[in-house]
Amino acid sequence: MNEQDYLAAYDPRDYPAVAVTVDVVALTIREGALHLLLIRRGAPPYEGHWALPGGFVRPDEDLAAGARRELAEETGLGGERLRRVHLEQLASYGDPDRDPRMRVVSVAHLAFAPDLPDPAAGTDADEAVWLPVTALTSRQLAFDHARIIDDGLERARSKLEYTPLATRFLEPEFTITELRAVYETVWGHPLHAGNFHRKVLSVPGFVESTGASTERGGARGGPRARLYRAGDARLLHPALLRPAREETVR
Amino acid sequence: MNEQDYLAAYDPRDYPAVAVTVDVVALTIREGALHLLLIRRGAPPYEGHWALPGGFVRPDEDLAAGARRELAEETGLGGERLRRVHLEQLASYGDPDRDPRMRVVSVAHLAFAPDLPDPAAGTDADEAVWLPVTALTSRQLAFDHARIIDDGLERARSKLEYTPLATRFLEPEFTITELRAVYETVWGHPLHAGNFHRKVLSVPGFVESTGASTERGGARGGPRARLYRAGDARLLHPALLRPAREETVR
DNA sequence: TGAGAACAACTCAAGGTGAGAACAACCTAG
DNA sequence: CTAGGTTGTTCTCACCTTGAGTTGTTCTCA
Repeated sequence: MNEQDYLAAYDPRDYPAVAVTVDVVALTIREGALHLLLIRRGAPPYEGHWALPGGFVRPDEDLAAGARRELAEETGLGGERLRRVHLEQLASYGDPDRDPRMRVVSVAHLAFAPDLPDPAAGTDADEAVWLPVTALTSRQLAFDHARIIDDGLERARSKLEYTPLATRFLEPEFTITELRAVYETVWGHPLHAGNFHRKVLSVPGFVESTGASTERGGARGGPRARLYRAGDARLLHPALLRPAREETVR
Repeated sequence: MNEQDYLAAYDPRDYPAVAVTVDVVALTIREGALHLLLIRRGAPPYEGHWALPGGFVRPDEDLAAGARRELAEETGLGGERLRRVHLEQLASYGDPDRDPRMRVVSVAHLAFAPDLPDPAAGTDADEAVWLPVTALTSRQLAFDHARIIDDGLERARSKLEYTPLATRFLEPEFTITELRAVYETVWGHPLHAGNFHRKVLSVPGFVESTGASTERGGARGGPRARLYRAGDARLLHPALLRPAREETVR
């Protein structure tokens, strides 16, 4: 039987129910470490575990809108600041037993945000917090969220290579050093400052100069850094490749 | 309200129904052109239009299994040949009005197959055929399938850059020239034969020599080509970048 | 048997990258 | 106020990869 036959004979009331949710892997950088927005579950299953923010898709919204709404609800964010958050679809997860209660297909999304105020606990009874990704073991996470987070992190690392999305972790104006710190944090190892500088300025459309400089030098000295804003490129050509991982044969 | 509240209060019978389907963008190369597996719809909506093979996810199967089942049903393929087809998740499509009948969230998949026999029209009443991708206008396609196909093609082009998946369009043993033809077909422009040869052999784990050669030279002459099989790399380092696209500013 | 085609190897110039050094602007400690 | 350390930015240089073209050999077809 194929789609059209199914649909022709379909009655929602007697078909096995499938729920569709959107979950969000929201990343930000705080104090030099990559953080992740998580919610502590207050009810079974997985009571007391951490879970990704998410919920049902509503009848009138598309998947991206649902994800943005969930993000807004959990961060208390709105308006211009919410609009500056990068949001993209990550992947869908639909193992039959990923949720013990019923069949749930989750469409996971990935978000990059600049450093945000702590989630307002006002709207929701949830405890929503930004946690360093290194502080998590998969045992503390609900459902298959550990796997979703792993996929999100790998996607984030890879996106920094060939898109200018690293700028989405920063304020609209930033220095090259701040941009380098984003790469170092997400990739997890230091980069050569001089080469990074040369590369960023040589890729067309990655950043554009504002003409201005920072008010002060660095906290421990050094000259004032020039300020840049994101350019109009959507893809980096040539890409900024991360150093070759160790050659593990699988 | 969040996920756990929703689920706690959830009764499948009174929640607005959402259907989850899997669709497959299956690509192969025939006669030097990229072909796509499509089904002609025999009933409204979009009667007479072309649609991707797909259907409902069954209660006991995960998303990838559903996609593979749909592919098997439409191609009449099974066993070893089916196992050699590369299948990966592409993206999910869930605009509220993408299907006029009801809310349908489709989890699209992408498949790379070697040249296969024509779909057996036996199992199904459908007319399932391989069509050249260039022969299609979006007007002839049902639902949002034109967009799904576009996304699939772009994903395929990009996957050839940094994975060895081009080999999945070929038989287990192939020549470098056949491999180059895959790249030229998917990317849509000719490559420098000498440089391609050098590059493929220099990337570790891309191909490995079988020691054998073809029985005959090319159809119009030339020496016998050496035969290779896919290596064990899952990622190409360094990648095989496609020539820079024209620098269009968006 | 000769012409044309295709595989495989080579050469060479141009450009990108990794590593290190130079230098000036700036902060803090004393 | 100054010395010493820190940081942003620019250079240099060796190395590697790439694009483009050439050469030599093997093969099919007419």
